[in-house]
Amino acid sequence: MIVARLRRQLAAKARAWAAAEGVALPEALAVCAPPAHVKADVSLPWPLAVARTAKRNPLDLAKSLAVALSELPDVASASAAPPGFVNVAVKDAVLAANLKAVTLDPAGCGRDEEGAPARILVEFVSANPTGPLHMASGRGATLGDSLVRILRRLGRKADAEYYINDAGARVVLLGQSIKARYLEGKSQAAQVPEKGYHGEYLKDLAAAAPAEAASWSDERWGRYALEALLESHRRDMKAFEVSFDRWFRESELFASGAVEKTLAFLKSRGMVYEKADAVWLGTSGAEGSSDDKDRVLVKSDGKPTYFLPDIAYHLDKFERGYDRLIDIWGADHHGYVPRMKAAVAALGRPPESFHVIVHQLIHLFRGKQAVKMSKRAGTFIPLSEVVEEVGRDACRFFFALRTPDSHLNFDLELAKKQSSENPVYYVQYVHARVCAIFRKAGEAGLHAPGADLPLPDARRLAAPEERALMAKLAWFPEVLLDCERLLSPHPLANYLLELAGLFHPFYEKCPVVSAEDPAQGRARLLLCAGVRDVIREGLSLLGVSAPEQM
RNA sequence: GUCCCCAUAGCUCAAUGGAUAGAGCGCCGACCUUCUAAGUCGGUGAUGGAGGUUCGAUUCCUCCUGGGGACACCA
Repeated sequence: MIVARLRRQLAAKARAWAAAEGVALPEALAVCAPPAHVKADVSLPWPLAVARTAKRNPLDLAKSLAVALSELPDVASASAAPPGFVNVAVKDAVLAANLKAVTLDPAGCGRDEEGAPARILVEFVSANPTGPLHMASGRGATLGDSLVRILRRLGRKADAEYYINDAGARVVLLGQSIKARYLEGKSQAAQVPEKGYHGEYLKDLAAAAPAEAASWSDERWGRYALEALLESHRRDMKAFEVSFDRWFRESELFASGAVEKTLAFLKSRGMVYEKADAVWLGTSGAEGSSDDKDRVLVKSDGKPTYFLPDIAYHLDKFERGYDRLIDIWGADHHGYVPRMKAAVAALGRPPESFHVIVHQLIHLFRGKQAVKMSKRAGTFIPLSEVVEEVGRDACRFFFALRTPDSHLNFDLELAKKQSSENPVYYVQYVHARVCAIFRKAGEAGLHAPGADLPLPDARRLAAPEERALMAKLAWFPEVLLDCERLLSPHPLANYLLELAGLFHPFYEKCPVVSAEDPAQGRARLLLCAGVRDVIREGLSLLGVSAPEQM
């Protein structure tokens, strides 16, 4: 909260200053973190931004701006630095007061928006129910679930949804595959179709089929396998602490007539034409279209492609009142992005209301040995197996640390062997240590559990280790806004790592329970409470536990 | 062939166009009579190559090299 308030103060003052100086500040005024060697809380490159057009010396402008900013109530000092930065230090008392409210007030954290808040729908995982969830789904699940939690924490209206492809030819193919496994199990001649699903998991499912399965049709077999696999997806997601507001079935779109309605709607908009007995979506020539060729909606055999129900699904999302659609896809689907964007435009919806986060795939290793993930070849490593091996906390934190764009290497042996060295423990350990301090403080009579801690004199928290911690805590809400801006939880995970890194030196040098006097101890206890609350809150947003003892 | 993503320390990865590029692990050397040594302190060490835009480029643009992925009337 403190940084947002400070930024508003700085921006307002700077604009007044710019008007007086006769220089033009840009619309967006970015605040950046100062480099390690500069003793300040925020750095402003604003004079550099205006120096050129104003034909003024940037350092002179910085000096002038620094004088103006020094007058602000929250500012302890503002000074110019070459080539034209203004470094601003916040008053210690402001940082200390922030300790009473480190975990933000969501209402106050929103940007200055007007009108009703947008309703956001985040769709993720949406894996085909033709096999168990694998690692890539775990990454998508981490990104999506954490993003939804963060958006909600910021007061946004965000929902999570899982789309189930339970219609079409794949069900029959799945049925043929499992039926072959079933017959194999009965020592009868059978062959899984070449393009079918060859994974071992179908053997287990076939063996578990009821007695009447002997007379099942291919499609009946397919539905049986699909529902069983879908149930495993639900179990995996639950074990991964990932929850969805709705599991949406593709078959609903056919049953309700939404698919046909969508096609009729596109026709009415003049976006559709027929060629060679097929029905095409004519987006390639459309203005601003993102796709370079037209795509088939209905094949010449009269059956819809997968594309048409997908469009119907996205139209349904809009019609349910969502203003902003965020889809999270694996990189293997990136080629589909221009097509879907073109479809959204064809529906007459603003292109910017639809956003796809494409996350790169995970390269799985066992030691130096690469493990190829292939759902159809049956050699992939299921998510559930990895979660069992390395734990949910380590898994989610590891995925959350990386930008969606990174191609991350995940070495199963290393993750297992060195699990105690995983960064997540580094963060959790701080939480456990703080909790230990509170237990000791209770035993020593310094602080009764649950009692309110008084706001201390800022001079009580003036040691470098204390001040660095207070300043870091003040950035927590900004980090959540970074996550929203980048649509990724990775700034939060990295922030928690940095916060943990600042706690340990404090712990070494600033005794709490055995402080010089009780007032000093209670001041540090308040700082500890801030650290505890931010870590607990931050880890919770990442779906990671915060143990009180380790 | 076309398109997307990536290339940063020995390894895994950070860094809204900003200053002396940060962490963790590893390695070398110190720290447990004091709230958890799963820790701290010190040392080590990096932007693939060539141009361009900019006051300023890890970041933006072009080309090259290397790696991953996608290019159906498949789902």
